[in-house]
Amino acid sequence: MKLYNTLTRKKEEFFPRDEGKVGIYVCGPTVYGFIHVGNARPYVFFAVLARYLRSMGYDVKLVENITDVDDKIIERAGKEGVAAGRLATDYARAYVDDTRALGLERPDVEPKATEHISEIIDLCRLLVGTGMAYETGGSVYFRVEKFPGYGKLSGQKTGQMKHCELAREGEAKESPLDFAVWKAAKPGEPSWESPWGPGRPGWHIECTAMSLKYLGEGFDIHGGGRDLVFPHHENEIAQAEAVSGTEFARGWMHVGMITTKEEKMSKSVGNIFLLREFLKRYDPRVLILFFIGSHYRSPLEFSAANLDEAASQLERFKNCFWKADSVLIEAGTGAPPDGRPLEEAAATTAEQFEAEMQDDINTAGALAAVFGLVKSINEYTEQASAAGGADHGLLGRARDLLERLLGILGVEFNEADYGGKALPKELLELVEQRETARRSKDYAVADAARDKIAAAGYEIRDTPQGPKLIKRTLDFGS
RNA sequence: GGCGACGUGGCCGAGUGGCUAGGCAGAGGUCUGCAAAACCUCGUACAGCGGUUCGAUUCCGCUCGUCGCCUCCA
Repeated sequence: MKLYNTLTRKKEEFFPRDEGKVGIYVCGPTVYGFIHVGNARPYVFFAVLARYLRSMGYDVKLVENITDVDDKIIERAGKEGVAAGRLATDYARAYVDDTRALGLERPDVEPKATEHISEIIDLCRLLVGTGMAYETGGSVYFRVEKFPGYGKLSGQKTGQMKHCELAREGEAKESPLDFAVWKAAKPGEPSWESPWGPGRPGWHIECTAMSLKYLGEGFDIHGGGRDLVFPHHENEIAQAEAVSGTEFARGWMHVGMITTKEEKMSKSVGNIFLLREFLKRYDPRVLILFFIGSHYRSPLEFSAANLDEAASQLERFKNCFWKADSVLIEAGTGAPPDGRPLEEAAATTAEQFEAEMQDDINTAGALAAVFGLVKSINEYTEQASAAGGADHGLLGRARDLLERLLGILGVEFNEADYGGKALPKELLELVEQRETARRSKDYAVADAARDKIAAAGYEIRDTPQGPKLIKRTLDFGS
């Protein structure tokens, strides 16, 4: 399998540090507000990556942190007049609720910065001990220019950094490039005791400390949004490697930005769409399909038209499963259609899906492969329905393959999506009424029955085997 | 100013030195009382200009345009 490594700027053959095991660390949110759909992209992508690696047989450990102490949190808490700790706890819970609603499994570990203060202080102490960091005024700063590899991830050169020119006020740093690993607390701010007095972790250090704690040095994949490359990930590398002298993470994967009106979605721009608002209106799988429809490194435009397209795709999958399962439920006495095209399509799809995923997790290509299988299943069920007979084993295998591949992509289906077997009796009675009316060509009555069925959330579809019911659209609107 | 990415048919979006991506939308057809779904048919697209090549959308250069990072940001 090939994965693009930000560090080397090329696709590289992936092999794990430890045979059969993969350790992944993803930078999660700083919890000072509700997360928006842009924040959800890395969450979804790395869940899909983990699913795929597991399907390959790897034992995957996915660690995604929650940064619950930070300047932003303190600032926001100050504005709202609540305690910073309380604010962080509330938004951390909201983050878990919102991401849980996506329907994907949780990361294996979700460490919080505030629960790893002693590890963080240890790391700071080591940095000071080696001379890579220094204390001043109760804060500890990293000496950027002393670290030879600085800039290797982002391609930034210290001499050419724009903010070289910007000296910040109130910071007694040796160099404007230096960044805080430990910040002295001002009165009223959350703080912990440390060798340098009461303070809190700087941004970056918590991720270094927690990734090393849970995955160890030289772990396999470190990821996050593209915008974290500099300075966040660059600084994480500096902190870790300044202490250990060995490679911090072997591979770096960065997910492209979600844009609205061609501009990056971010809290500072103010063009955000909250994940929880999205989920009030759409099925979570619409968002997942929207994400996986393009390559993870590409920027992606968040728009109603693009979401509607994803919703249509979800419908297409739903219809395919419904139809296949309808055929599978029936005994059928007719001769089954020629199964060879479906058999071939299943083999081709599995192969193409693998090839696309092996190539830097090309989910868009993998999705195209899946649609090929949908088409073949539809053709088969179409013919089977007309012939009144089917090879249940073959169709079942094809259907299960579809379910499995979509599952790897994070899109799961079950019969509840289209109504299941146990339909309410009133609905079946309405169907009967409509059939009776149709037979006597009383179409006004028939259509009235259909409207009632529609009002109950079901749609009627006439087939050679008679009328069937399917649960209506999965998305909630737009 | 520095670093990087990208510009594909009506739209979204993969990909490749010569061979159908796929989806959505649209047109026609099959089926249906009408629908819905599904199936069949239909679109010779690769920003522009040069170059390399038997041949480039795919490689190289330039131009134009868009975006990201260099400051908090997934």
